[in-house]
Amino acid sequence: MLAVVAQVRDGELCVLAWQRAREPFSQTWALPGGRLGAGESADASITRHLAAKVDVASLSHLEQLETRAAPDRVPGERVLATAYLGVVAADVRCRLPLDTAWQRADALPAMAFDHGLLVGSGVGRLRAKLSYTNLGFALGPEEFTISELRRIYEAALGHELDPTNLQRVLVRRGSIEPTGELSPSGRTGGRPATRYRFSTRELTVTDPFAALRPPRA
Amino acid sequence: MLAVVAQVRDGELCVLAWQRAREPFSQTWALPGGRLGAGESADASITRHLAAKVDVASLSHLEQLETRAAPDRVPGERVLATAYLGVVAADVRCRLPLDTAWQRADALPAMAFDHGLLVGSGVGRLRAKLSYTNLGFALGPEEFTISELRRIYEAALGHELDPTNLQRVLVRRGSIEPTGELSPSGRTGGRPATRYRFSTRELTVTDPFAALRPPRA
DNA sequence: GTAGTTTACGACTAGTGGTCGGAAACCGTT
DNA sequence: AACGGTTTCCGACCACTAGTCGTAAACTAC
Repeated sequence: MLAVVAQVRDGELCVLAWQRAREPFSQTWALPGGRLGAGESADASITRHLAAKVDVASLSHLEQLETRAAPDRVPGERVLATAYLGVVAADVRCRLPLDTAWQRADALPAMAFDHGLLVGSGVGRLRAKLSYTNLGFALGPEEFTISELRRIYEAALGHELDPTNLQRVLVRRGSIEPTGELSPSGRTGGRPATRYRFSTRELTVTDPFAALRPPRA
Repeated sequence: MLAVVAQVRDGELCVLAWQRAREPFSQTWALPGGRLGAGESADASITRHLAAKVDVASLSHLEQLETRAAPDRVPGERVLATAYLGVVAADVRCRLPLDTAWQRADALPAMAFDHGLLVGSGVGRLRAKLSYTNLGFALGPEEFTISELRRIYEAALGHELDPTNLQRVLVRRGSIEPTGELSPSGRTGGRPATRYRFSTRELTVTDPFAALRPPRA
């Protein structure tokens, strides 16, 4: 049981990892996780192991990613790994153990075992779901302005976005809605931004995979 | 290790299953599969177990689906299940063991364990990927007319499709291309249909999740 | 007030999917 | 050979969505 826990921090997409002190892969970085306990479901197990690293209540989303079972993924021993993808909102500051740190997803240090591959598929899943679901609610704070949300999306997706289009697309899909309040303009001046929130914090598919729908009949 | 193997047969989406002779769940239907062998990768294991039921060469696609680990999913024993999704082309007729049969996905018999749930997520994955990838190549024969492909897609998706739109969408995405030959018109008459093939039999994402692309810059 | 900054929003363009109808190409019958 | 019936092909049109740009609005600092 392993987890790729992602958070946008200071405009960078980061992943939670801890530094191994013992062989094998001493000094390299590993994903949080541990063994499945007897009588424990997969979800309960990954939640329990994550609680050792972060406050589990701060996880705004958790879903299963993939299972890796290559015989040699752990030297000398047969270990299956079922990986999860976790997401922490950008405004949460977690207390971390000393051996644990956030690592930039696009500049990973040397990773233990096949954990680098798992980070890759976790980041891929996150980016894909940002595009066709309302998963953004898990990355962003409760309330936000379009500019703030845009910076979070840009960090997570790894490329720039047009604010007009982002706002229009998310509103049209019903993902976000204005709270009715305005954000106080910062010290730099400028028109105050309207504050938005995600309409729901349940994961839903918002892009109906355009092509090949049934005819209206 | 379990597999949801899907095939369109006679205009119906079907799934491979075998009937249990022993308790628990005697007489109910189960997915093909078996235990992971020592020193065996997950892919190798599912391939080996499927070989006992069908000719593995006839599988045109195989991908991992999900892992279920609920403690009570198998009574009296702790068994993890990593499920795969397999696809067999519509024109392949497999030899099956006596206890094994194709079951209609939309009219499943009583299923053992949590296998009914697994079929559900396998069918869901298949339908989603038909819409945004070129996965159709795995369901259809090497060459086909648009009408034939449409019947296969309709059976797999569970709803009707417009032939014009199907042809245009798949051609525009580069998924299919005409072979240059015509299909002899059947005994009913009618204009001969142009034959198509899938341009590639590698799984690729063809719908770029329209929204939130990077600006052209 | 003026300059500077940031956000909001309308307008235009391009691309994609849904739908329809007519033309094309074939069969069988007369 | 001409005709109706059938099937496929394909252009035309509409609707909707996303990408882009320019301008107006609303604020701060001087």
